[in-house]
Order: sequence, then structure tokens, then C-alpha cells
Amino acid sequence: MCHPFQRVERTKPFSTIRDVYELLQLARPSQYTGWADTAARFQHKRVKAGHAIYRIEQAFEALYIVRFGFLKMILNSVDGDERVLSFAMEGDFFGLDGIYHDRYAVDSIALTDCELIVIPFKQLITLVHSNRELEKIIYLTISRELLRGLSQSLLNNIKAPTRVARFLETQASSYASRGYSSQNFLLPMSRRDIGSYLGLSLETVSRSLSAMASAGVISIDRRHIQILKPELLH
Amino acid sequence: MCHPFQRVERTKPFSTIRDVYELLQLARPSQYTGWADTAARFQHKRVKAGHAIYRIEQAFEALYIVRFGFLKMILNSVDGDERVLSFAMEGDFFGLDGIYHDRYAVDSIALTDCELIVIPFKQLITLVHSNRELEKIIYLTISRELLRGLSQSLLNNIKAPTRVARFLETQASSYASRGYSSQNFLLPMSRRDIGSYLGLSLETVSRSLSAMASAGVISIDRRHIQILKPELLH
DNA sequence: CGTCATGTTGAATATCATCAACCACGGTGG
DNA sequence: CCACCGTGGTTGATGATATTCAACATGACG
Repeated sequence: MCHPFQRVERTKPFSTIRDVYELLQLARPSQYTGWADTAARFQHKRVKAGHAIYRIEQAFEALYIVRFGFLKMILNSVDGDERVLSFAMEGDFFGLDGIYHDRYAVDSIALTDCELIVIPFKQLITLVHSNRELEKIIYLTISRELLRGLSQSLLNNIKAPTRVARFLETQASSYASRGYSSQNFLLPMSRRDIGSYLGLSLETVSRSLSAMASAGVISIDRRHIQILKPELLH
Repeated sequence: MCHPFQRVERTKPFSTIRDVYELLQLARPSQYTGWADTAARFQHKRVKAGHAIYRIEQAFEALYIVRFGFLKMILNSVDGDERVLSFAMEGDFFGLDGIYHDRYAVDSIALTDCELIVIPFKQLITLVHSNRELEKIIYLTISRELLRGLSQSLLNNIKAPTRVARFLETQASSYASRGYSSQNFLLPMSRRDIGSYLGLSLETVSRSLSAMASAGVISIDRRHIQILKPELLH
């Protein structure tokens, strides 16, 4: 199962810091000098759809950057149902949840086949000590996650159809910022996952999407979304 | 207006790093050596109830630690109503929202008279460079904020009375970890604020509290809460 | 071709928000 | 001192909205 709009990726077994910078989209690598001699190379890791990268309570070792593929971060409650906390796609950072307790705080599950860059935390900290720019980028990345959490909690007490529309907008802009089409994309997660993420039942998500489709704002073919009138989405 | 259970605080105009450590409750200062000669001293700042410490879009200069008093972080929407994103009390850190854009992302409002320790971010970073322990503490503090965001988003799609009960539990344990009574405390914020924070209307909050009171689990006198049966709260 | 997982749609129900009346308290000014 | 008013809080009635239960459709996969 492959994303139809997936860029063709070279699949080298390692990424350099330059690659990491580029993926994080925080800076053009050309802005920084002296990288060629950096010995740091980060292993790649492939994960099949449905498998976990890490599980809750597992010892915290590394952060991950998504090279391609899609993931979800979930928390399983005692009565078996899971809550989706966030999704991750190409260029996204995850694993920060592990820092505080030295154990991961969530499960990270691959929604599709994925390739990840593994960044051992200790190694990262060591690199930070010799590189002020990298330090800055770490702070920026972490605080971006903080803001993402804040903006998500704003979805509370907004009506369901609006919430779903916002979700589509967010997805669209994620694709746009990565060079893919923002009008025509795939939702790699199930309706149930979307509902869990938004705090809605899967039926409500389905209904909201159907309503938008019959209003001519979007067109749906299973998980394939086409946004016909972006201005009306808001 | 003063918290009846407020510890008597010396009100020196400055705090040292040792004080900061102690307040953050991340480590006993005795674990660390070589602090006496640290020149860093952080100014205190007093704010009256109802006033803002910083406003959204204001240039990011400093982080703050609450020495005493209570605050709320809010976001005003276009149509005038405000959303409460978090509360802060003694020992809490805030201002991290400003890192990413170099401008604060929320308004911080004093709920009661407050005293804050002002920690200029640049100065903090400089200190971090000469102190690995402090670096670790920064990462821990930031990632604790991340986890707090995660656990808050779990409140979504849980029923209103449960949500209010959870809120009380959280408040109780906050007081407990600071050495105050966890059975007998004051909610410094209005019902409206609680509702906004939990994504409920103020009436629903009031009803939930009343229900718990008439069930004999808690007793309410305006903003003064007494928890009679902690085990039933869950 | 059957089976399973996923998604859609309908009807009934529960939950929460809204509107509104009312109470308690604190402060103000006569 | 007391009448007045405003804010914050409680409680009730009503209606909107989302959940739940259920039936059915569709595509994927062996």
C-alpha cells in the first residue's frame, strides 16, 4: 500500500545532519557551513504498516524523523479503546514524549510502511554541545510541538463539522508545505482514527465528510480527498 | 485577596539558581555543587490580580516561574470569548509558548496577586552552556509541558462530570505536591474559566460540582473545595 | 465467490449548551 | 446603616447536537 503521490525516495541506509535539517524544514542546509566534516550519520529504520516503532513504557533511546510514510501516536485506555493523540508524516519529528520519564509515554504505530531516521538522544545532545545552530533548532522543534498541542486543544467546544473541516485544512497545508498537492490528497488514517483524534465518533466524521461532499465543497473516494472549494472549507 | 493556605513567603527581590531548582521541584539543590559562586540572580516581578504578565504577539524575552499566586493562559477568539489553555500556580513554569515565533503565543493573566521570577531566555541559554545539569533540567521541564498537553487532550470525549472530577483531582495533587492540603483547597478561578479550560459551559461545571456535593463526595463553599471521599472522585 | 474490515446512512436516545430566573455576596453611595 | 447594583454562582426548562445501535454497502484479499 503506497501513497499515490509519494515522491520517489532514494533509500540510502543513512542520513547526514544536512538531510535532517532539510527534512525538518527549519532551515536551508546551505545556510550552515562546516557540515561536510560532521561525522554524524543516522541510521534508517523501516517499519511495516500496522507495526509499532515504540511502545509506551519502553526505554527512551531515540527520537525519530519520518523520511516517508505515516504514523499515529496513540494511548490505549484500560477498557481497550485507543485515543489518537497525533499523526506524523514526512519530515515530522516524534519521540519527544520519552524525554521526561526516560520512557516513552505513548505508542507509535505505523499507518503505512515507513522509513524513519533514528536519532539517538544522547548523540544528539553531544552534537548540540558543539553546535549552537543545532541547539537553536532543537528548541524550535520542541516548542513547535508545544504550540501544536495548544492549537489542538482549541478544537474543543467547536462544532463537529467545523472540526472535521479544520482537520482537512490542516492536512492540506501539511501536504502543501511538503510540496504535494493540497487539493488532492489521501487521508492515510481510518475514520475511527480521525474521530478519536478529534474527539468525535467515527459516524460523526463520516457524516460531516458526506455533508461537505453533498455541498460540493469536497469530493470523497474512500480515503482520497479532493478539495473543490477551499474557500468554503473555513 | 489572599489564599488562606498560602505559605508565608519571604519576598526577597531576587532568586538564585538554587531557588529556581527548588521551586521547579525537579531536583534537590543539595544534589548539585558549585552553585554558590554562580552569579546568576533573577529579578522578581509582582503583578496584581487581573493584570497581564504578557500579551499575545508581544516580543519573547523571558520565561517565568511562579513564586506565589495563580495565573491562567488564555487565547481570545475573534468574537470576544476567551479560551483557557492552562493554569499556573506556585512552582510552575510558563512563557515557553514564546520560543517558537519569538513572540508569545497566548495571553498570561494573573488570577490573584502574583510574584514571579523573571528568567531572561538568553541568559538561561548562556547558563546552560556552562552547566550540563541545568541543560538536563531545561529539557525535562519542557518535555513535562509536552506531556501535560497530551494528558489534557485525553479529556476529550469523556463525560462532563468525569471531566470535572478529574480536574479536581489534578488540582488536589498539585496542592499536595507543593505541601498544601489536598483535601481542602481553593479554586482560584471562576466557573467560567474552569468550563473554558475543560471545554464545558459554566453551567455544566456548576451542575457537576453540585451533583458531587449532593452525593457527599465533596463539599463546596463558593470557591472553597473540601474533598470528603477522594476514592469516590475517580 | 465468500469473508472481513471499513465506511455510509438512518432512527432513537443521551448529553450538553442555551436561555432564563433567581440567589448570595461585596461594594458603593446616599 | 441600609437600599441599590453588579458579579458570580446555582438551578430549571428546552432544544440542538452528537452518540449509540443497527442495517447495509463496498472494496480488499484470499
